[in-house]
Amino acid sequence: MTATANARTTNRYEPAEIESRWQARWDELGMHRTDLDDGSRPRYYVLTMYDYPSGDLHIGHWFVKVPTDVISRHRRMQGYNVFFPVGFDAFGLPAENAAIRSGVQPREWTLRNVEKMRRQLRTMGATWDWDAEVITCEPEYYRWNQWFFLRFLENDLAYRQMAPVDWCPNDGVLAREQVEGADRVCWRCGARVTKRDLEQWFFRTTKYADELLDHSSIEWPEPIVVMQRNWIGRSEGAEITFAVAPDDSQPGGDEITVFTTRPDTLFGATFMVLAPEHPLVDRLTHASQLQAVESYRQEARRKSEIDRLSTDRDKSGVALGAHAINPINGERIPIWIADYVLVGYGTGAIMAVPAHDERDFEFARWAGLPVRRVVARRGEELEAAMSEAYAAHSNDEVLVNSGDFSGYSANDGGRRITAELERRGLGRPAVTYRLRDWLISRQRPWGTPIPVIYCQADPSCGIVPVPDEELPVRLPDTFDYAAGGSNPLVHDAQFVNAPCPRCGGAGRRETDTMDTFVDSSWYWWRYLSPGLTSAPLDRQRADAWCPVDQYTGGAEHAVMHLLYSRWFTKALNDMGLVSEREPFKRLFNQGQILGADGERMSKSRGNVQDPDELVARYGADTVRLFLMFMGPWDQGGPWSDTGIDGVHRFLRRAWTVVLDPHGREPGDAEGDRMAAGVSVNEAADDLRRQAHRTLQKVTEDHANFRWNTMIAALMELTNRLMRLRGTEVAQRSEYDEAARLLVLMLAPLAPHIAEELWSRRLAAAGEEWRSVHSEGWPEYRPELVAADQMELPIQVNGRLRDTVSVPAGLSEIELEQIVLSRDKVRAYLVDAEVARIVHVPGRLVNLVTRPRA
RNA sequence: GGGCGAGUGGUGGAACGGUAGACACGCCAGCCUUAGGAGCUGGUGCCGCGUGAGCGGCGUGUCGGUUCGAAUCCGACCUCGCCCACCA
Repeated sequence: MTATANARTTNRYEPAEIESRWQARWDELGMHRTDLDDGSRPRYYVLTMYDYPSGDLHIGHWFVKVPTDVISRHRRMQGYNVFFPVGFDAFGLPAENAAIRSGVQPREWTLRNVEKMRRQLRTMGATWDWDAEVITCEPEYYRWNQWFFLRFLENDLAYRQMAPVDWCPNDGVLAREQVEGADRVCWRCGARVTKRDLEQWFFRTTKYADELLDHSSIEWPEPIVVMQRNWIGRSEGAEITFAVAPDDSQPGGDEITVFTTRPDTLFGATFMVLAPEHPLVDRLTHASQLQAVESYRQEARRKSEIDRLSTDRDKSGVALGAHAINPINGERIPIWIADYVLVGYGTGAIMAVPAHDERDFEFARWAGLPVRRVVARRGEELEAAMSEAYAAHSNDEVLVNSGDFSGYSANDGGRRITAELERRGLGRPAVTYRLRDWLISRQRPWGTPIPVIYCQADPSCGIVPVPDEELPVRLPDTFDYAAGGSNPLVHDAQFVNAPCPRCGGAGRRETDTMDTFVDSSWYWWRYLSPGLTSAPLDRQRADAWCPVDQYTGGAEHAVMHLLYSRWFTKALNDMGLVSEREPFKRLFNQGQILGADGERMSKSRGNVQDPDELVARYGADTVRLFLMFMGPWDQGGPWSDTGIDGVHRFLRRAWTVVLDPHGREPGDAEGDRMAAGVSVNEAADDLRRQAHRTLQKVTEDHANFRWNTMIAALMELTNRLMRLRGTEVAQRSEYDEAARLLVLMLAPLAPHIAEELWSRRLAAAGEEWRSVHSEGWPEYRPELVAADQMELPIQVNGRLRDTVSVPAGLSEIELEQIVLSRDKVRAYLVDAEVARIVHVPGRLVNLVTRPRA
């Protein structure tokens, strides 16, 4: 059977028939299998964020994937060896929710959905290499999560620590970035989040904080770079050590270190504030304040973040009754605790400078503490009482009330104060980050088991890593959710009981599993060798293909997946496992398609648009094209299928002008006649020019992912061909060339119809079949793009007044003569004279006039 | 409160500082059809004048500025969206 033999069964455009036929044919030929070891062509790795197999693939999925497929197809035509894999992010909560609701085990539910999504994804006609597929919930995959964990443990990049964590009543422990909004709610279920103390596993993301701030070697959208920068939140300043003064409750001498970005204001520190959870609070609290302090701490502990942050922002706190010594001037200042100081940031303690910090000012006003101004503009009146903190920063500020440092500029004074403290061993320049280490522990069964065993027999064994050769630590086949709690693994004796690898005595397995963002932090390497059993990745292939050339996906992953992946890459690089330090060279964030109601698409809202219906009605090519034609790729917006008919019509017209150039519509009496006054030669020349211009435009738009204008240009070309159909021009080679280029340009966008049109053209010409998708991308001829005649707009004082057709390449003087001889122009020169003529070559002429003297 | 982005016809959207509204949807008219949710051709920013070819005015959230010329650059403001939010 040849493809062409049964291609000519009909002359009508029937997408369903064409699409299934060509998809089968491409599969049969293995056209999208990438030879990863082929080094004869330049390589190009195209990656789109893999999906969670929720089972409800919607039009939003297509909105990312279709253009990514177009990129892959276009690169192939350009001669690249393209790798475009697909996989599933298969661990995670929805599977557990389904299990609890319906009794279907997470694994079964997930794999069933994977199967369904594979089917749906195949209708798109994308060039995925399904041989490279990765499913993260399979032991062959998560085994390597465990392997990486053990390497991190060896390299001090993983550690266990008691930590206050965000706790969701439904989902257990959450990462900081999984807590959303001012209400502090769970990103998954929307429940209010509270704090709890638990022993947790962390990855040391902060080790690479500085390098993660450097995006100079990658081309990422600026908003993502900014978000990551803010998330990492580097602040420069100083650490300053205050000594505690002795009193009748304690001997003094304890040191309290604070972090400040404003060491210049040290003379203005009139009190100190510790976070309620600060470890020194117990030791320092004066006997008379014990009760007040204890009740404040309990209250702060009980209060959820929402109460602390948004209900009322009024300051609250309690004095410890102890005092500290300001290291710069020996002054005794009171020590307070207050919940506006966070235990997790900086040192969990601050020096309060109410005159120059809004929060401190508010607190001082509430507590009746003194405010002392130490920074002022040169010559500014200082006596007036302050009504708000003066936190501004400008160049003409000087220190005041600051002893020997008075008179120095704020910046210079700050440096001098820090230097003086450093000399005395009481301070030093310091940098602090908002970024915290990555909390990976999850109290859930449907994730990668953390491969450690707690030895019960011999306390000296402690936490024992599972040896590499015992990996993977497998999940049980079924979970018993009836056992209670969020994590059935805890009650699964077969899973939990394991001998200590060190002493052989009784031991308990860790029952926490890893955050699913661990899975997604390295999956692109696995695609290159999904079946490899000796290592997580094939180093040679990774070196050949990575970093990923083009990554596409949603901006919602700006500070999670996209940051963790960068961290993983740097960590693996330092451990000698990969050669690159950044995972994704170029990133593009497409916009998000919302439901017709303007809300995020979700099953529960009932606003999910299923692509299957549209594909059944219009065909995949129309749906592909429509998604790209709607608007700029980075924009998104509420879903509406208004306009899809126009795109479908376009494909039908393309079909007609390519396959039936000499036909004509019965309703068009003039159809076979040329427009008045245009010769066949001129029309043919114009057509050729337009075809090459379109090719130029389309080629440029590919470089910028500007699908909508690309398609508009193809529509214009098609409309032109339609007008010339049935005329003498349709018999000319120019028409044939334009039609041929149209099919080639259509190929990446609407692959099925392009393949069909191509095969019919080849058959008609008696040529042997070859796929349009293995043709080279055509190149436009610059000499054919230039016009020899142009419509020149004429402006008078910047307003359009006339246009005139002129030969291209006239000199300014020649143009001037033509312009000034125009009747319409002369009408404007009755009461005015020309002051100046602005020539914009190839664009327009603008006459600037002034009233006649 | 802070950061980022966006405001253009009835609709989706075009427009290196240079003819605003490409290309579509929708609508109107004509044609072709037994029929059509099919197809072809033409028209369509708003207002005014003209029988007509056409002519004029107004127009890119608001107000200013820069420029021969601004949807585009700058400043202030309004509205919407996203991100962050007591981060010292």
